Amino acid sequence: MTGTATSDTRVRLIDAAADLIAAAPGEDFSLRAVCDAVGVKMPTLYHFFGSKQGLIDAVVERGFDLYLGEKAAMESSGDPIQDIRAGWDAHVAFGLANPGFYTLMYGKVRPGYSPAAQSRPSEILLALTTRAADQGRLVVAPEQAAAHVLVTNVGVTLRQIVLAAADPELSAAVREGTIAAITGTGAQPRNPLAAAVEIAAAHPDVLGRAETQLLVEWLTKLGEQSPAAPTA
Amino acid sequence: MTGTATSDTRVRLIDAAADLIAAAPGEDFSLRAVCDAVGVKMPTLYHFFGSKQGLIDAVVERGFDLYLGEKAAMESSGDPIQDIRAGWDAHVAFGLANPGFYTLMYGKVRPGYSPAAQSRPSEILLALTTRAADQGRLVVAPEQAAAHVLVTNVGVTLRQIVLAAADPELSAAVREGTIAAITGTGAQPRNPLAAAVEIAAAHPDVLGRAETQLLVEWLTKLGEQSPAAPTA
DNA sequence: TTACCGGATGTAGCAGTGCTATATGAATCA
DNA sequence: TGATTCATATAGCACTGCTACATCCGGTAA
Repeated sequence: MTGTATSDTRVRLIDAAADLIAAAPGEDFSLRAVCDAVGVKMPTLYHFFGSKQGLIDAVVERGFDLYLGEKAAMESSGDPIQDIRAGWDAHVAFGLANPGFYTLMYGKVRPGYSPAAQSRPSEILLALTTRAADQGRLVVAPEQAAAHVLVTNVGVTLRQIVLAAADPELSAAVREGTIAAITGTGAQPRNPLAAAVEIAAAHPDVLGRAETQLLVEWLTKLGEQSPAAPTA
Repeated sequence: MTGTATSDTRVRLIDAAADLIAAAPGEDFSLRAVCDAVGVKMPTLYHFFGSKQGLIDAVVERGFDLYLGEKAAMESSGDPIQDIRAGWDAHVAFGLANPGFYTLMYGKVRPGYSPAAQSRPSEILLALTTRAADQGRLVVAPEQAAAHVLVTNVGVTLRQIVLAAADPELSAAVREGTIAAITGTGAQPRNPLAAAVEIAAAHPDVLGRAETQLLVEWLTKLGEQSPAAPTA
């Protein structure tokens, strides 16, 4: 508790574990290897963390500290949507730079449990979407918008980690697609016939399936043969 | 090779492993537990699969077989975008129904490696985006569109698995956001349905008088009852 | 028939794992 | 000083993935 030299061993154990995890992200690691790296025996580790999961939790906590530290260093642009963009990119960058930490923080897929510390950045995101909603710039509830952003942001980050290759183009595309979805600001205005096709296809229950299919067929034919509506 | 009763043990081992994995998705499982369930000793398992990873690979392969089996049972609507929607929902449904299989298929985050069988459904998706692109309905390359859909689809599925709760609203929101992003059909400054009505009415010769009239009727109904029809 | 051979399975045991009961040194405090 | 508490070590348990070796059993060839 006092943070004197006694807790130094604890910190060194966490660091050693983080190093081992970073050396093989997603893989398992040995507690004995951690202890050897620190020059200590297993009961010492168990004295501090109680279990392997306890050590992992401590590493995860440290990961979120690191992540939030970077996040805190960013200054707000004043525009919540712009801040969401910056937060998105920071999230992806952190994941690619620290795949060991990131896979523990967001990459463990065990039904029913996710690290409690996930709520910390999630609340920051929710604050941003709430501000955006207050400014009337969202077409969905701030909670839904935050969930939407989180899901796609994590998804695109994990994908880049498993592919072992940064894909800024994909990240940007998904980011803008997500922002467009929650703000309702689509891309450029485009062929209204094509847009009508999408609307009809998105709601096949309104007209019925057969009618919708025929409608789509007609609209497509209209788009091909009508000089007023060139297909882009 | 002959597929006689000899290979029955192999299949039963895979089934037993799949059951154990399904019982604790994302968790590790013991080879001895698999052997006990089948009533066989470890060397038998190693005779067939060579290693634990070999068994896991076989289970993953079986998972993709199952998934593609369900996918093959779906009939195409004729509209590639609509097929992408159906494929999206099928993907999420499979993941939620088979979290054990799914976490092995798409939930393992190890940099540099992902199951080779992932390419099978990916190619189906790419075929759909390619068809959509041929119809001039995409604003990005088919490969990028497929990557975008895959990333968000997997992301939203994994999220629902870790939350241990289906969230059809979130899935639909991300799905439509993704489709809007690749088709370029976001919210329009002007109602595209109304614009489509004008175009159709201006070219009654393309479809014929009766069809055009019916088309206009449908588009109007769609505009009245579709909640996604942009109003602002 | 007899001998053989290869695939399938069992016995026994390796090294390594997470974890723990117990003990010892050192520091703190009454 | 004596007592208590924290940090660390020794030793070992139960379990893991994995494997060298031996055994059975069915088909094939002489």
